[in-house]
Amino acid sequence: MSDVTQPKAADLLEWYDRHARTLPWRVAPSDRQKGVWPDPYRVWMSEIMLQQTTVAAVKSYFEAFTRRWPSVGDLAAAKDEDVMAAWAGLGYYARARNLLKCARAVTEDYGGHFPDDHASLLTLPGVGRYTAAAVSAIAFDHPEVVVDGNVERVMARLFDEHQPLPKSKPVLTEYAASLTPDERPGCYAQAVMDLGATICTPKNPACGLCPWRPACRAFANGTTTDLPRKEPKKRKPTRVGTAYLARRVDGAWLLERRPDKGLLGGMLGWPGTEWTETPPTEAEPISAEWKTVQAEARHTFTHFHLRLTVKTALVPMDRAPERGDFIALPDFRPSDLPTVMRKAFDLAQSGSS
DNA sequence: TAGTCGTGGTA
DNA sequence: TTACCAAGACT
Repeated sequence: MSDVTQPKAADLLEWYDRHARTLPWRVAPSDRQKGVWPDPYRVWMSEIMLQQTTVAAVKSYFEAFTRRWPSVGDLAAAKDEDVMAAWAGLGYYARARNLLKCARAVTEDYGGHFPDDHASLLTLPGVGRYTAAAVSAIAFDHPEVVVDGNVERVMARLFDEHQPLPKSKPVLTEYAASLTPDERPGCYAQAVMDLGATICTPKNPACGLCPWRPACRAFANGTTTDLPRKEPKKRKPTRVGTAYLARRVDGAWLLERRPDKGLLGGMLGWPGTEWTETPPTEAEPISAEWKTVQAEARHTFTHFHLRLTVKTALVPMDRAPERGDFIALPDFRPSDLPTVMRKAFDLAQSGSS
């Protein structure tokens, strides 16, 4: 057991002032110290998008959303289907449904101004403990204890905590609380997360560049890459299903809005069978001469693999579907579909040319 | 509490 | 190919 120094928030803030990443939703630390503050709407939007999602994936969506809906009032007035289409491809679609609910709650219950305290933020749809703390700290500079996956990893290593997640979350939160400063808590919150994202990474951490290396017990003990420990994950089962892609002779596509709850809730998709581990019963949405595309669409969700059979048909104008609605070609953009549905579309295009 | 809920990058 | 992982929330 080697000697370590005491970790100080000031050491991390000094590092952050020199190395803070430039991000579309971030106000640079130098500007914050000049009194420039971020728009809480943009901070909230970024935090929702960043839930379980990488910065690289979020950037273009954040730009598109804030350009199209510059204020929370603009977003509150948006049509549900426009927001869902704009979110397509980003995943975890409950976030998009809650994004709208939250924008409307802030507009109607708070006069279009986000509340600044943790308790009020926590009541908003889609805002949990982490996001409430992050918005309160980053947008309003309140000294909240912000604990995300990055902070958990940094704390586990800094204090050489070997109890596996999620059981260790309370003690890791205590460590995080013990370090959270009263000065510049907003910058500090972003600094710990930046440290986790760029230095104290899950694999191959750059300990040589870490401002907290002298204080890091895992580094001193050589256990860095073993931490944080996690409970083993269950293997994903494979499910199978069929998607039916019907094209009318005028070019319109037969699509169906999925129910709000459940997988891909609220999103547009192809009518199809259930997705089950044993082959499901056929569910043709319209009477037609169906042809099976040779290859299948493969996609992996959070808790299962999917092998999707794609069937296509060309149907005449006068035939009514049993499920779904025909969407005219000018109104159909494959980019409005969740990725698995877009994969099925791409396969049909290449497989039936 | 443990399961549900996406996607793309990476080793 | 496979598994892991990313600024979690909800039930």
